[in-house]
Amino acid sequence: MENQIKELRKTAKLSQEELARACKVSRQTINAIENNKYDPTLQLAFDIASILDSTVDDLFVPKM
Amino acid sequence: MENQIKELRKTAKLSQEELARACKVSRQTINAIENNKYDPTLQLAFDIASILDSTVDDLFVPKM
DNA sequence: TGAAAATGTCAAAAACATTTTACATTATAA
DNA sequence: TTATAATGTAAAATGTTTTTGACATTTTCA
Repeated sequence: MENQIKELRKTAKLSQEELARACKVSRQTINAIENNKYDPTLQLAFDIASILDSTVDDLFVPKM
Repeated sequence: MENQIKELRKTAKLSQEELARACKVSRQTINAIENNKYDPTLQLAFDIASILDSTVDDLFVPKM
């Protein structure tokens, strides 16, 4: 599943570390998700969307 | 995390088994998610939302 | 250029999601 | 009432996400 995290994070002028801290996950988790190593849990998806002032449906592009 | 799956599923007149088959997961998975035993993966959340003609953001109510 | 910040990556372990099988309970309808 | 469908639940096994710690590479900027 693709996502727009990197783009929105840069727009928000946050580093991976800052976004991670805001979501209470590790920097490596944010990095892995941005680079499509795996998908976040649903709760984390909501947390990231909220911090980036977006929505889960806008931030993630599911596989059809 | 709460969700509205049971309500929308009934509106769509689907059994847990039918929804499960449409999502390609087991009936127990749908049952567990409806009863808040655990949250679905992000991909499954999108699949359920799509089949129930809804969105992830409408179907799930994240913990704040 | 060179130092510091940011990002990428790996491995092992912990935490969480899903499946399968099986059985119990509840709801529906003939 | 009785059969059937639907739902709830549990344990064990498997697969996926996240953490931590560590180190390498790339980017930024003074």
